Amino acid sequence: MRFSSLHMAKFSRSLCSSSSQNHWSPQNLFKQGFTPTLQSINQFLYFLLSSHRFDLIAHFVSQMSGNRVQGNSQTHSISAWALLKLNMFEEAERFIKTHMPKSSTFSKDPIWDCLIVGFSIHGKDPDRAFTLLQDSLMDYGVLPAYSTFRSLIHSLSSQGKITRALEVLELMNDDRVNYPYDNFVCSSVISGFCKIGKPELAIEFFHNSLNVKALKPNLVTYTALVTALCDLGRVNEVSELVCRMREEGLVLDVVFYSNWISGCLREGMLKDALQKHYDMVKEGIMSDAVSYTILIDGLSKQGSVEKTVGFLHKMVYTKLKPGLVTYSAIMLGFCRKGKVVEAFTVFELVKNLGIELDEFVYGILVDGFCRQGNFKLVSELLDEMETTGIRPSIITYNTLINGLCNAGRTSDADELSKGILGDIVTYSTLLQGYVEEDNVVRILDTIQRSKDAGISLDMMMCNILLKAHFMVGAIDEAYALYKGMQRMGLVADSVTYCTMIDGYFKVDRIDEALETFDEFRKSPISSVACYNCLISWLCKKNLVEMAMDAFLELIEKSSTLDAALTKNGGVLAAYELIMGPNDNVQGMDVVDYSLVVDGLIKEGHHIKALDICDIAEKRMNLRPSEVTYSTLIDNLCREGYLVDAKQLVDKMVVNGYRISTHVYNSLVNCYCKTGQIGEALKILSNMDTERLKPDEFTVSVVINGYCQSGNMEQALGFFSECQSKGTSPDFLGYLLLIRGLCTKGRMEEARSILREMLKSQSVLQLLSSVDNLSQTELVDGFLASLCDQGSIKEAVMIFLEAKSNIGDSLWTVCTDIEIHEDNTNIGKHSVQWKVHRTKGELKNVQ
DNA sequence: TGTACATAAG
Repeated sequence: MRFSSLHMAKFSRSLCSSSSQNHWSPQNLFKQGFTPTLQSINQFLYFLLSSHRFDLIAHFVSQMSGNRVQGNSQTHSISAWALLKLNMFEEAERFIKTHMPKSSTFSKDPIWDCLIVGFSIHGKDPDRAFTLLQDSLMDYGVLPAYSTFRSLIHSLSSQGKITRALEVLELMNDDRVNYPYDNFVCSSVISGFCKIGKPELAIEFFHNSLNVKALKPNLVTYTALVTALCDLGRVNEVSELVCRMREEGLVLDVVFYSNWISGCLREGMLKDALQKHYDMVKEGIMSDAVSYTILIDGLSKQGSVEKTVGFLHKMVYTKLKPGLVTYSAIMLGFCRKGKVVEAFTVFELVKNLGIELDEFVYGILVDGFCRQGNFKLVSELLDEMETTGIRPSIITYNTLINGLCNAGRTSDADELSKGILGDIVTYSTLLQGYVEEDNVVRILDTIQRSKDAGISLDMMMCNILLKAHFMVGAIDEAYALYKGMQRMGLVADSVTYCTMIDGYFKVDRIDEALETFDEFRKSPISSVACYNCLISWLCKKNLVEMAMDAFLELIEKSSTLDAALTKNGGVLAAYELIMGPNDNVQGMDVVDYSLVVDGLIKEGHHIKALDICDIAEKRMNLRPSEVTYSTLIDNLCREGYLVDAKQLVDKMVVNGYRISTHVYNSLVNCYCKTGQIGEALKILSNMDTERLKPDEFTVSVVINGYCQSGNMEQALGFFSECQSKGTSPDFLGYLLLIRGLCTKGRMEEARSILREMLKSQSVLQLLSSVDNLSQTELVDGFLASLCDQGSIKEAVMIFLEAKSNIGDSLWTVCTDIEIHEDNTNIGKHSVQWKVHRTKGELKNVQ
């Protein structure tokens, strides 16, 4: 008999609703007098296939074979498809291999494509997929589709299985296959190389693609290339690349920019990163959640978590959802600043949002609480992980081990490590812990343990081992390891050299130390730390002349001495040298002195900086530059050394320098802050006689002085006096005045000052450039000092009234203000603010 | 269609 389609539909309906599947098993069909032909069975199976009842097909087919009903190739094909659709890849493979004929003629068969892609993507087993690809080509005469090759290369690359991916490429190149090579493949492989930490190979691969395969790279390939460049710290080369891309007519997108920005951030180039972000926005490219997360992560790591919350607001405002990664980055930022309570608040917020947690989040908190020595909470977190079913990996264990070591509990960490399978980080951390503790026995023990565990050394481990060897007095072993590094393909870095030099000096083997230093000089590594290590030891050993030589060489070598001096105590070494008993510092000129002075100022050694100025003048008759003087005066004022600052101003006059407004401002500011407005006004009249006009800053600090002492009348008077002379306060000056009026309840006047402010060119410029994020630091500075002075809710309220002409920029400012005020209440506030913002009910914000 | 974001050790 033949199934009519009506019959079929009825039959099928009963299948779906029937309580017992046995009604339609072949057994029952036979019992009920059905003797379906193979053709009708196939038709039925095909019907099931097209109505997506794959489970029924599988069941039916197994019943068929149970009843010895043989299918034909069509039956098999349908069965195989059903298994594939059910993601039963193993079964599908077996089925296909037993039922499909082998052949040597090349033809296409989508079922193989589906199987291969199934394993490589859904089954997450691209290795198996690769084997199948080979089988299909070699044994079954099936040529999988181009897209199958590509998707296999992609999943192999994304798992870092580059060798395999390249094998697939080879196959694509095979005469019988001869598929083209394109950007899809190229970008995947480049990113694969980066994933396994071989960006240099990624770049080589890229150039090969261009030269050998004549590939014309597109945006995605270039984006992958940028990752490789940034991984190598070569972010500076990206601009040039971008020029080339633009010449080729390519238009950048958010992913490209994100990559670039991420590279800048990793190199510590915060300003550049923010500038790129601004450029991107200006080009009309919308930020997405990932690009914001990259910025947030970068800011967090630079120690500016507070600013990240501004970006969070911005994300929410632009309807982007911060994800777990975003919040993790913020938590990390708080933890790094020791603000674990804030980090924990964010953690709770994430939980409340119903976001599923992962090991990362816990790892960050574990690290944070370890650093606080709060191991009770750490253990609670670990318990929580267990109950949530998140298994700690070696990374979390290492975090904990590191935490214990840093807390001086290395032996506890050691115990913990014995219960897990340690990796290279585990052992280097433990070793480092024992080195810190000077524990020779345990150092030797740990070295042995890591050897037994078959840990192969990397550079970090070597550096720690070197230190450990020196510590236990195994100098020759240290030397042997140092020499052996090259054989292991490990290149000594600055830490290696410092460790060797330091170690040799400690045991008084000065010749060897100098020899190592010589090797360092011949190496391509430039490290100020090594110089400083040597210099400070030479000083300690009373080899001052040699130290001076080294110091002069350092100055000569460093293109930017000031960068050189500010790191690793170099500036203090310079100070000691200059102030030392010998006066053989002829090599230094006025620029060098200024750099040392600036370095000392930057590190907060103001009095030492003064010393250097003095000695330079006395010994060499060298005078600091005007900039050096000004900076020093400014910093002395900031630190409250008003007398020294004034003396220095006098000295400037004696030395024939004209005193600039900037220098006067430093003094005025200092007087105002310490409540000596009378003195400040004297400076003002001084300025007047010298025909120096007060600037925005001058006006602002004087207003601040009056406000602080509650003298609103005089503040207002001074304000209008300056206004009439054509000088307005700056942004902060206005805000301080407004705030002062608000706290006195003089809202009407506050509002009129606000209206004045919104007419001020410089304020408008500042506000409109808030989106230009390199400016936010400036605004942040204002806001931070504002908030230092107490509640500013009133100012914020008035601000919000003025929404119309500033728009989004204002929004950013306001949220920033809020953040500065209270950054622990992120969740609660942001929701409130958002609601008011969207309803346009800005006036009602409480 | 591929490309971008988070935890540990010197």
